[in-house]
Amino acid sequence: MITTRDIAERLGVSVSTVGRALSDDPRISEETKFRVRQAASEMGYVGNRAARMMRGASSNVVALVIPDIRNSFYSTIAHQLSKNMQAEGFQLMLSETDDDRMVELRHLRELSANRVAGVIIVPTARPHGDSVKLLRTLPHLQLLRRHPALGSQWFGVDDHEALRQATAHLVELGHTRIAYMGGPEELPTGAERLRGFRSALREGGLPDDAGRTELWPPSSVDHGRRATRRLLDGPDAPTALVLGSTQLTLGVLEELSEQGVKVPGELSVVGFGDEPGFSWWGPGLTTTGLPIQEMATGCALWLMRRLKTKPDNDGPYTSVSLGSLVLRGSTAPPGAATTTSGRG
Amino acid sequence: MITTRDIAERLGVSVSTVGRALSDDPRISEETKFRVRQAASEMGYVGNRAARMMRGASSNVVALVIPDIRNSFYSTIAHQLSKNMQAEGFQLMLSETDDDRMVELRHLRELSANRVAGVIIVPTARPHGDSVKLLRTLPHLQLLRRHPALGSQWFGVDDHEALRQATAHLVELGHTRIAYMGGPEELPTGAERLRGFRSALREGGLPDDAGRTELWPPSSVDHGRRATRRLLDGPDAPTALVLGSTQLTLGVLEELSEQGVKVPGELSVVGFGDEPGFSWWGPGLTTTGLPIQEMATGCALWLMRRLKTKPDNDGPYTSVSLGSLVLRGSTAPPGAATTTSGRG
DNA sequence: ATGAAAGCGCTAACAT
DNA sequence: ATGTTAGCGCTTTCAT
Repeated sequence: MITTRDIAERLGVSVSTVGRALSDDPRISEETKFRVRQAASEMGYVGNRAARMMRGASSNVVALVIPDIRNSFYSTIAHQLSKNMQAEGFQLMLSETDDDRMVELRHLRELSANRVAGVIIVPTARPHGDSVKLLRTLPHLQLLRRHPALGSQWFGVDDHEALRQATAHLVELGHTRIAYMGGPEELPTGAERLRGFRSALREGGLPDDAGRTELWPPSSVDHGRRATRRLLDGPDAPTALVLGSTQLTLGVLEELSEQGVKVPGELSVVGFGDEPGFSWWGPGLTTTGLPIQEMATGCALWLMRRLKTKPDNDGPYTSVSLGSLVLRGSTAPPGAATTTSGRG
Repeated sequence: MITTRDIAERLGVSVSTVGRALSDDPRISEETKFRVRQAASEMGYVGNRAARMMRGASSNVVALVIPDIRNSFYSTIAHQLSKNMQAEGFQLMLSETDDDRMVELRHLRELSANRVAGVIIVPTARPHGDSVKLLRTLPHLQLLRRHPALGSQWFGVDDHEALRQATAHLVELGHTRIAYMGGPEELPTGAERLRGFRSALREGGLPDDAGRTELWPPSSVDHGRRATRRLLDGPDAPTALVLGSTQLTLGVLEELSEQGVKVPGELSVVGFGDEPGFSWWGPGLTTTGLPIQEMATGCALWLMRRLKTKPDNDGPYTSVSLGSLVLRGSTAPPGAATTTSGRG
C-alpha cells in the first residue's frame, strides 16, 4: 500500500508537504501541489482512514442494526439511508440481529471497536445490559421499536393508531368476531399494535372476547401459515382478520390462497405493510400502508445533521409517522358476496 | 474513550502488561490477568480497531457492492452473507451503486480508504478504470455479473441455460410468437439471458423474427409496466412472454392484473426469480427459480476461507449455479382454456 | 514555502 | 512476570 511517505520520497519532499498538498493547504505552492497530486494519482495512493482516525478524525461509517434485511420493511429503510448518507460521504454498515440479544451485543461490540460514527438501531425486545452501556458511548437513534433504556431519540410510526384504524374499518363493516395476528407482545411495536386492535374493539362497543389474538414470536412467514390453519380449523372461526406484521401477512396470504378460502366472502382480511404482491393477491389486499420511506429519509437526514454538528446533541427527539389504510377488495361486511382468493 | 493506558495507570502496571493480559498471553500471571480484565470491564474498555490496523491487523469488514438492496435478489444475498460472516467475526458493509459507475467508484474509494478486508461486487456494466485499479489492490469476488477486467473469481448462475429452459418450455407448448423482456444487453447477465432466449428459439426451429425483444435499462418495475402496455397494444401481439429480470416481472404482473389479461388464455408468462407473491399471482406464475441462497452461502464461505489463509489466493475460481423452472399455472398451449389473472 | 518531530492506541521485539 | 521502546500512517505544532 502506497503511503504519503512513498510519495514524499519519490518527489524528494517531506511527508508534511505531501500531506498539506493533498489537503490543499494554502501554504503550499501550486506547483508542488500539482506534482504531489500527479504522483499520488499515478502511484494509486489512497489515504488510510485508520491512521486519520488515530489523529482524531471520526469514522464515516454509520451502522444500521436490524433484525433481518430480507424483510422488505428493512431493506427499504437500508436503501433510503444508504442513498441519503452517500450524499454526505458516509458509508453504511449492516448488522443483522435475527432478534437475538446476544447477536445484537456482539454486533454493538464490533461497531464500538470500529468506532463507527453513529448507530441506527431497531432494538431487540430486551437488549443486554452491555448493549445499553455501549450505546451510551455511541451517537445513536432508535427506529420503529423504542426501548426506554436506549435513550430518547426515536423515529417510528404510530402503531397504536395504525391498528386502531385497520380494526375500526372491520368493525364499521359490521364484523363482530375479529381475529388479530401480530408479532410478540414483548416488542414495543407488538404491544402497541395489540393495544390499537383492542382500542378499536372497545370503541366499537364490542365485548372483549370478540377479539381473538395470536401472537407469534418470531413473526415469520411460516408461523403465519400455521396460525392461519389453526384459526380456520378452530371453533367459532372469526369473520375477519387484522394483521400486525408483514411477515405474518405473507404467510397468511399464502395459506388462504392454497386453501381456497373465499375472501372477503368467508373472511375479511386487513394486511400489514404494502408489499409488491399485495395488490394482486385475490381480490386485492386491503392493508395498513406505512410511510417507511419518508421515515427512513427523515431519520437519515436527522442523524447526518447531528453527526456534522460538534456539540453532541443528546436532547430527546421523537418523530412519529402515521400509517394509512389502503382500501382494496379483501374486506366486506360479514357474509357478503363471495370472491375466491385461491385459484380453484 | 478508555484506552489500555487508562487501565494501566489505574492498576499501576504498564500498558504492555495490560495488552498482554487482555490477549491472554501466557507470560502474565493469572492474578494480573484477572485484575486487568476486571478493570477493563468496569471501565467499559473497548479495543480500538483503527490502532490495531495500524499495527498490521486486518480489517474485519467485508463490503457488498450491489445495485439496489430493495431488490429481493440482493437482500437475500446480503442476509446470507451477513449470517455466514457473523460466525467468523466479520462485519458487512453495504454499498449501493444504483448501477452508476461513478457511484460505484466513489464507494470503492471509500472502501479502499477504510482498508476493508474484502469486496463482493455485482459490477456495473462498464466499471470506471479507477475502479478496476482499486479492485486490483483489494481481495474481491464478482457476483452474478462478470466483467473480464475485474479478475477471474466469480460466483453466479447459468443465465444462458436458465433462459434457454424457460423459453424451451414455451416452444414445447407450441408457441410461435414469443416475446422476451429483460435487462440491458450491456450487462453480462442481460446479454447471456437474451442469448439463451434466442438459442431456444433456434433449437425449436423457429425463425429469428418469432422472438420479439424489449430490453430495459434500468430494469425496473415501472419499465416493466410500460413495456407490457406496448407489447399488448402493438400489432401481432405475442402469445407468450418470457422474462429475464425480477423487477420487470413485478411490473409485468401488476400491469397484466390491472388490464385483466387472461393468463394463460391470451398470454402465457414465464417470470424470472421467485418472489413471495409469484405463487398467488393469477393462476400461479411459472417462473425461473434461482438458487441465490446457496450461491450466496458458497460465496461467503469461499471468501472467508480466502481471507483467513495468508497466501493471497488469486487463482481463478468460478462457481456456476443452475436455475430450475418452477411450473405453475401461467403457461399453456396457445389458445388454451382461459383463466383470468385480473380480479374483475 | 517547506521540514522535523511528536503523538494518536496498540503490539511486538528487546530489556530487565 | 513485567517494563521500555519503537513504529504503524497520518496530522499538527513548532521550527527554519
